[in-house]
Amino acid sequence: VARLTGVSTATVTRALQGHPRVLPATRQRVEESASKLGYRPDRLARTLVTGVSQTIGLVIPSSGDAFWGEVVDGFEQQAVDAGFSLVLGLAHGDPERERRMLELLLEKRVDGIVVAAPAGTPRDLHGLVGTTAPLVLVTWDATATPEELDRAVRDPVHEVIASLAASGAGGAWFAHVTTDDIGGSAALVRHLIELGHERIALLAGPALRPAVLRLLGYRVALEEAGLAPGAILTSAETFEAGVEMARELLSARVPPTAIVAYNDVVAIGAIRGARDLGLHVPGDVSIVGFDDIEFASYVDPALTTLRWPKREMGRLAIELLLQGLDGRDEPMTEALAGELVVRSSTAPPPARPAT
Amino acid sequence: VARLTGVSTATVTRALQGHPRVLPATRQRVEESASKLGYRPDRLARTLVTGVSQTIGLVIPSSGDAFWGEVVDGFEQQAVDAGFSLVLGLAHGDPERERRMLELLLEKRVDGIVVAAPAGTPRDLHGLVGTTAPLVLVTWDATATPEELDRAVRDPVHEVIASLAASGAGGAWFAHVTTDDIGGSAALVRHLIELGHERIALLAGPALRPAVLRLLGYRVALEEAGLAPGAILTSAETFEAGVEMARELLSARVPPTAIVAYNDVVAIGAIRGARDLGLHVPGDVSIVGFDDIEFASYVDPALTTLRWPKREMGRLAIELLLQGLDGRDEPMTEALAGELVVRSSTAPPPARPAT
DNA sequence: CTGAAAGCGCTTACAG
DNA sequence: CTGAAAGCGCTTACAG
Repeated sequence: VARLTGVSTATVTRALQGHPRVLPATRQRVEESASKLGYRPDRLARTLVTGVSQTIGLVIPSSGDAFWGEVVDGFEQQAVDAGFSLVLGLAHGDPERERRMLELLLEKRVDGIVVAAPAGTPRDLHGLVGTTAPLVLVTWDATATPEELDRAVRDPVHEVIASLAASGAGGAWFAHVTTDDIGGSAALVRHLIELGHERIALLAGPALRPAVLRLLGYRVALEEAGLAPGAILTSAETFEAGVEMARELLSARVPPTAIVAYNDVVAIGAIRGARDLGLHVPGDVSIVGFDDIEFASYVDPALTTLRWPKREMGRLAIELLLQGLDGRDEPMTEALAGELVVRSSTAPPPARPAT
Repeated sequence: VARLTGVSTATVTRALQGHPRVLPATRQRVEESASKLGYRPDRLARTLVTGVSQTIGLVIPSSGDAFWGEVVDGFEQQAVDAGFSLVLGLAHGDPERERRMLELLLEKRVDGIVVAAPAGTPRDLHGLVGTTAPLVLVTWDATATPEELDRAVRDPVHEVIASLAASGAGGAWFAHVTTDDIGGSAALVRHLIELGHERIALLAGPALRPAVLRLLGYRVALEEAGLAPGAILTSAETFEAGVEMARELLSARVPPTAIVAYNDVVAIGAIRGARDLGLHVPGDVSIVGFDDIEFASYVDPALTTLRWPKREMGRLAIELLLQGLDGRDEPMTEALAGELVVRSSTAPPPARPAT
């Protein structure tokens, strides 16, 4: 390559890498011929000898998703700033597919891996990646068993929380960034209580860990205020599920005056469900979600929701990964706080109909 | 590595690659020791000698975007099916950043590159990638000059289209997948005409190539029906722009009865703008968009729109790239047709107020 | 069918 | 400051 221009390959390397001990003159010449030849160093060859690829493997559930899309912006930003590339895989919720992706990433010698909302269990992931590369998990959707859900509904809140804390996230093998679901959920419910609501229902979403935590936060806020839990429904986390569950909830003999939906998409569905019944939001019923995806402010009424710092989550995950690459190896979990965003889907409950 | 288990590295390679001439017995032994050692072949080393990395570079404008998010699903699907990985870069509309990403991808020896809605000009991209790797462009947002826009508004439609076709996409150097903007736009307008609309306005979006094409399609359908163009507004492609432009349009002395928005997000903004004015959609004014992003069906009223085959666009782009890798090198452009999706934001125009 | 050897394009001690 | 040499982990003719 550029060797045909005077010196040895070793000198070329040193000149281009900005090694201190090269004569400015020779560096000059090397640079000239390099650009003349349109020389592009082969980073793979470099990786082979240095052992670092400056590449991070990223596996997420899906790319069409409003929530993860924004988190990915954070991943990319931070990775690029640190000089890393991202190789992307979509798991589509399939543990098998996820496993293959991870295997492939490892064979491609990525320096580290971050997986968002893993389909597999932490134990599986750890078994796969082991100590080959630092691994950080962003959000962990562990399946909640019927018993766990049941406990979360019935047992004293503080006990359930204590036992969750004691059992850990199920893996002390890697860094973990999540959201403070308990705190966020409680903030949302407190907002409704301040507005005067007393019958607050919960569309709990799928039987996964975040749903359990949000359920716990809901109970915490209700207990604080001395209120009883309202109806609690579990289901898929889709727009359609929101529509149906809202209809069901609002057709009850004594319907709730407020609904906490599992996320914004479900909440938007719930608004539609309420409308289908001829109800007005927020006049007849207040509805809130979680996430603050872009469209939460575009719907009518604009959604009151709990915003997670999505880009920050992405950034932090990469930062923890880089720390892992620097040798830091105490596992840690960071639970990021959400922010209550009050818009137009919440209002005081309707005045009691005069009996 | 696994050499410590009997044979030579060459044999290991052959055994693991499924080379025909290895004794089943030795293959057996090799596989055993490989799995015992948890051996993972180093694909970088392999790439260094074979020259193929089974990796495709992908650069898109942003990942939080509802439209590109879905297209990426198509990219990934097809790439993984063909055994390729994707390395992802976000350009954020910055030509400089895009250039650096491409440079980096090339240094990482990707086999090919696809760039969606490039920030740089085709000429720049070609200059950068040259013949190093096959390049496919998905959608090309070339800037339209004021003169071009002006021509598209005033000159005979067929002339403008002919001259656009003659000038080509500006680059015959690569494969190119786009949308049939003229046809799609005409289909949308015909739908409105069939409903009985005669005053149809256009929120043309930013002064880019797709906007010009959609404007042309709009004129085509209007001419067919012998109708005159309505108000045409150019602006950013955001929700807020939609709100404002709809207000402006609908506050006119003789407001339009239908609005064709640049895309779904703008259309959703326009619905909001109409509501702000106390107007009912679609009772007082029909509104349509382009894209059919997920939320188009979640808003109220659900949006009538022109759906682009987003996943198919992604799939096709990768397919063309793979053909390029197989030596096929005639450049080509594929314009995918959209599909009219009629939902609830369109209806016949309001009855003429009795004078 | 299998091994020895060379080589992919870089980097890094080790000598000068 | 610079060059010769070895080596990163694989693959691929070339001999047996």
